[in-house]
Amino acid sequence: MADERRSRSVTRADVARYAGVSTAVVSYVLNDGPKRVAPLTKERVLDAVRVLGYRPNAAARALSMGSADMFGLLVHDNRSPFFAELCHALDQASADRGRSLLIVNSDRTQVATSEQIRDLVSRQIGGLIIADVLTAGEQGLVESLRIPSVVIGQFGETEGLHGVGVDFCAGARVAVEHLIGHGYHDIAFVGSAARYDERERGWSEALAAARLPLGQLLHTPFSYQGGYEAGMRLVQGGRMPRAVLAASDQIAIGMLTAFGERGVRVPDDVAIVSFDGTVSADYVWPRLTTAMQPLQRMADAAVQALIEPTEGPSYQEFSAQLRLRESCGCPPAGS
Amino acid sequence: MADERRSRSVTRADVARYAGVSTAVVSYVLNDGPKRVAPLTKERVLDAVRVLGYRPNAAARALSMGSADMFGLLVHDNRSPFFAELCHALDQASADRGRSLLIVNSDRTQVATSEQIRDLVSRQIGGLIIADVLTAGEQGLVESLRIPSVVIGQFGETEGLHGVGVDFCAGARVAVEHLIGHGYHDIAFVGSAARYDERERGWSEALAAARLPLGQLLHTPFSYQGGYEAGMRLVQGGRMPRAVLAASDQIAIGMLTAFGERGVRVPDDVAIVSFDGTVSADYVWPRLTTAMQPLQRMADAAVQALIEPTEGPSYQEFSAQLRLRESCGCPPAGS
DNA sequence: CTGAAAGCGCTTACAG
DNA sequence: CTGAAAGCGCTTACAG
Repeated sequence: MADERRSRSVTRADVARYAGVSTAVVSYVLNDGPKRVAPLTKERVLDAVRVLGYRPNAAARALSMGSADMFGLLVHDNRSPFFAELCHALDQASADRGRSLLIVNSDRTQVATSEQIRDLVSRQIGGLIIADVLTAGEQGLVESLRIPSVVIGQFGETEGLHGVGVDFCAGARVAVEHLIGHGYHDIAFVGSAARYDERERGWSEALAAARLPLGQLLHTPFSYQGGYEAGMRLVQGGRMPRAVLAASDQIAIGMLTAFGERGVRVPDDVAIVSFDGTVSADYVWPRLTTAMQPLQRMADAAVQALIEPTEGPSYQEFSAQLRLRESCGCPPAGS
Repeated sequence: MADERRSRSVTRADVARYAGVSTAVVSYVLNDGPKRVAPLTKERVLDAVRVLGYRPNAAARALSMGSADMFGLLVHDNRSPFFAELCHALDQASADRGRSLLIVNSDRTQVATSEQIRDLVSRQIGGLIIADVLTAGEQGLVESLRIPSVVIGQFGETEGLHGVGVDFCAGARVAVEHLIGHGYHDIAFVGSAARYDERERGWSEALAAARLPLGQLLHTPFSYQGGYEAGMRLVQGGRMPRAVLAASDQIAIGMLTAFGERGVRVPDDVAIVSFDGTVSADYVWPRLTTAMQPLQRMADAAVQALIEPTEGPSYQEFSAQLRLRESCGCPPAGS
């Protein structure tokens, strides 16, 4: 088998010759259309493909079709746990549909994101997955490119673009209600300054519904360091809340580090619930109670949206599910 | 600007027409060769490119050249912290050289890794980056494909393939020597069962050199869960070592979770040093002392190896650097 | 149901 | 220094 591809690689012409048909027929068989092929001819072609170890040249196909079987994935930083898991789920979902993923981190300061988008498009991607916050200009660019695209894992609906996300508000509300159920009344929120982060609203709504006063509100970057600093601010401020809703597992883990360093005990001194449901939330001590995002289902929906684009922009919302562990004060369960 | 690409996209022919030259000249200018172009003509072409907002079609180029400006990255699971960081570094390194990264996770049980490799090759990748353990068959396949390839971040040299890695043995030795310096004599090793993991050898060599008895040896998977289980085995075995060298940050973090759950204090009851130097090692409590792998330099070297392949297979080894933090018993420093 | 042929947008030897 | 043209390996109207 390896012998055939040793020299020049096998092309459609070789297959056609071997099967005694034209290259068009080979295409019809391989693409299952657009023309029908007689069953016996089809068998001959398939045999030839097998014997010669033929693989279509994706570049030739992309040139001819005007689109490659690849998706571009724009992500701010694939290292943060949530986005790492999202990338994995998207790779899985794409591969399930025969597409490959071209991954691009947008946190490279040397290159403008719009340049990265244009580069992706010049590679003839069949769709763009945006797991990142876009500026208005970048968003306009994407729209003008008229390429199937979808925003995933961001704060909510992005006007003018397809989107897949979770109901942050409801997820946060359930999380805060759970904390209230534990008997905590002084509940803080630690999240980003983005005014469209619905988790903040869910937090305040839950408190209002329970006729509790609004707790402290801390804005900090979505990173371990952001969480660490918020934790330190809480400790040093002297006014420690009884519980905290963290907008991401990563923030919560950073807070845990700060609390550990300062001897603040979780959940005894302060309880924590976070958001995302990444694996890393399950491997800290205490384990984090967290609102899980159904990543694989979201990824599947995003890929589906690229493959079968609907007319206008749509937004698909999933709901987060609270996973109870020790950080909120719940008793240890089987992990 | 957006107007031009609204209908049919701009091609080389449009640029040539606008600049009043042949398409060949446009190519010569854009590719800086293989022929020289008069400075003034060059300016005209560049102007046309600018005005028309022209972007070369990468698929056409790939078809013509027989190779796309893309690398395939085969990784077992991009979610684990070390490999997530490696992916990021490789994306950076590839983009610096004008290449994109096609990422493929090999942990999909439905698809054979060899199929994934063939798929990558059919997409005309210009090189294959392997951040994964290959079976003999898969390795043979890669060699027979005669495509530039490099193995990165694995246990050591892979016969027959280019490689980039770190000196695990020396790194582990330094780590264990540090633990010995703290006065610990009963030092365990927790790592994989792979008999070619040199970290295990470094551990035993350091102990032997200090005339200390070999500590406990625990084999466990490279995952949070693997670390957790090893930690539990240690706690339940009743024979707790005074210190542990963990083969990865991820294993160490899993152990920390187990120790936290069972009330074992780190570093007071047991000290820990781990390997990798991922960001996550800096956001646990206590922070992990860890042997850092110079990921960005390794990634750059790997990409370089693909772009300018040397004759026979080569192996480039970097050295890990011990980063001192609290888990080994060192005093807190500025993070 | 099948084939001959044009076309996708590049690159590059070849001839001026 | 520049141009006309063949070729890369596919897809798919078009004609039988």
